[in-house]
Amino acid sequence: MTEFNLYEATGLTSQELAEVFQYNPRAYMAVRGAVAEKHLEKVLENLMQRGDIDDYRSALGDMEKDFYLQVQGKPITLECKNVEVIKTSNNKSSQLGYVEYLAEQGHLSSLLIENILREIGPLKNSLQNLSSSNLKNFFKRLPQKYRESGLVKYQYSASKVPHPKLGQLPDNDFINQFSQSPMTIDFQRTRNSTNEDGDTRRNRYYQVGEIDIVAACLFARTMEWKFLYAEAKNFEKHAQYSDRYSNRLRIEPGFWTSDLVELIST
DNA sequence: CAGTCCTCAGGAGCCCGGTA
DNA sequence: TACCGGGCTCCTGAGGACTG
Repeated sequence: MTEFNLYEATGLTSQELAEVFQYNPRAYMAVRGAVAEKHLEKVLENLMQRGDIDDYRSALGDMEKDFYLQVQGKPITLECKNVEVIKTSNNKSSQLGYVEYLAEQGHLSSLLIENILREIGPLKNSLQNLSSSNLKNFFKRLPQKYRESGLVKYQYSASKVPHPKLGQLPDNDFINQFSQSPMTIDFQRTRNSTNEDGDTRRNRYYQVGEIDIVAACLFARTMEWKFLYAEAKNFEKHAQYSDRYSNRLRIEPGFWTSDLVELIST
């Protein structure tokens, strides 16, 4: 392995790089996908050392799955996905809960809150009394690092989970902790390819059979780089395209497990 | 009718490689 | 060689459907 020096690569100190990620959520987001894959690779390396898998390799190029495993002569494809950030803007109580958390943690001063309240119209006595459209306006005026996905939202999410450490509870009980706001995965490619004759929309969805196992990285909801695994054959199919999986993937008690070995050895 | 839930389409920022 | 389509990552926002 060649030495890769962060300072050489970026000309920034680790503190300065931290600032880049803090104030540029999109840059952090792009990195996080690769970081999750690295953590998954460490899991696989460990399993190989223990002899639970014979071999693995990561993707070599576009359109490849993230990892290819060999288990007792059987090839298995493994796709790594980050779970989505908690929804903080889908209803009033979730918005309020998040804003209150920001205030409690000292991210938003009461002065800042008052100023935003003043900006969005006639002064209301409190956040709680805002209509949902005014609350939406309030959100739009928050600094980007709070409004968008990032460490603060992940911390908020983890703070709402009584037992955020995977393994402390049976997997189904662990998953049930999120029943108020289930963990989800955006299970689709990012863009359509346009060179398809006819329906180009379909290309965005994963084809049934192209992935054996999905590893869901929980970091965005628990602050841990840990994974839940499931066999893709259990996933819902797309309503319109029977040869594709639905892009809405929800982690619910049932076929998700923290034990990858159990999945691949069956 | 306000509030909620959910899906769809596409964006930001990164990169590579085929083609004009 | 420059351009641009499209690959990757995850996320947002609009808007339709539903609910109380």
